Amino acid sequence: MIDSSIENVIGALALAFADILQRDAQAKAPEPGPAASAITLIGHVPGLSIERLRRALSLSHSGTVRLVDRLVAEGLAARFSAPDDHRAVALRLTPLGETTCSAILSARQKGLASALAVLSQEELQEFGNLAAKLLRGLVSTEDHAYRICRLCNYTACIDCPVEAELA
Amino acid sequence: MIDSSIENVIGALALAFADILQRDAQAKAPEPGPAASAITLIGHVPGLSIERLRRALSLSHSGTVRLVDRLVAEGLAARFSAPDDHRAVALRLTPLGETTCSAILSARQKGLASALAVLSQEELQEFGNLAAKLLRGLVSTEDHAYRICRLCNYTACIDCPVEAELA
DNA sequence: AAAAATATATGCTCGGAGCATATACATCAA
DNA sequence: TTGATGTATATGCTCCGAGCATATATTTTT
Repeated sequence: MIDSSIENVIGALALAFADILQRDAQAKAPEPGPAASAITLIGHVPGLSIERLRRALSLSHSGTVRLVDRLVAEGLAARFSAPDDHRAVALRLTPLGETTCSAILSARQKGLASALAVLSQEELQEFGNLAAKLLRGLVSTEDHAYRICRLCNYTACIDCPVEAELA
Repeated sequence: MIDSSIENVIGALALAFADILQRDAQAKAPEPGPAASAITLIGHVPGLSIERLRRALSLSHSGTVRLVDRLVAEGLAARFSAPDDHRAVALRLTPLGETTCSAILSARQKGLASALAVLSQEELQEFGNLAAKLLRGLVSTEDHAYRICRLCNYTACIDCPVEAELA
């Protein structure tokens, strides 16, 4: 294959996979948009501040505050004051939020797994290795890492290449 | 790597790539959101109807009509009546639209290429082959194919696996 | 102690997106 | 041919998420 064709194919696949991930994740979230990512991020990093969440979601301040308002109103998340910085608001999931988070992650996993099912075990390993290498090349800052991993299932991620690259 | 880790890595990479594609594409588009995809799709398929565009973008009727209204108002696209079906509106790009389309596609290509630069030529080929196999497994309908290829540079796509799978 | 930087909250407004509906054309059945 | 159903487009209305500007609280720096 010619390089330009390869780029097209990889780009198209990335869009298709991202579509699947977001569709499946949003289906279990209380609203479309960044809510699903917000829930899984708070689940991933309990005590996350609104500002860090904002950077991970690439939203404005006010947009993030309003999103958190809605999550709190729906009983999925709770604010509490951060112990180290009294300006900051720390976020955590409620038990209902944890349930929702699990539902989002398992829906996400299911769709992805079925898309990957056409590969043999060896092909999957090879693809995963190359993907990990690409991912390591992409990570820049810690904020960016949170953004990249915004829909990851952290309990299932052994030897996360993003983490490895940052360390 | 464990399968669940591989899935996380691949999912994260897909999101990261999709972010890059959409960021670069939108930077050259007249507005954020689906406008960039709409422009490249119309460029790809001159005479495309609003209904087909709607399905490729996963929008509502009215949302698509308004989007086209805006593109026409900005001088990027034009409506003309479809020769075969007098209900339908056919779309084409204006010369200005063509210029914008090229800018979107080359910006998209540039960002993607730099993300892929960490791979050797052999790795890139291997990754592309596996991506093509995955892509063929994903394509279902023709509408879906348009959606998947919504940001592709069709002039640079030799032996498109999506096309091959549909045929 | 004052000044600058950082984190959050809120009033205001804008604009994209959907719903409901209207109109035009096509297709199929009788 | 005519009438009924389905499909394609257009538009009034409304909702709601997102950003901007601004206010307040806390931390950090000078």
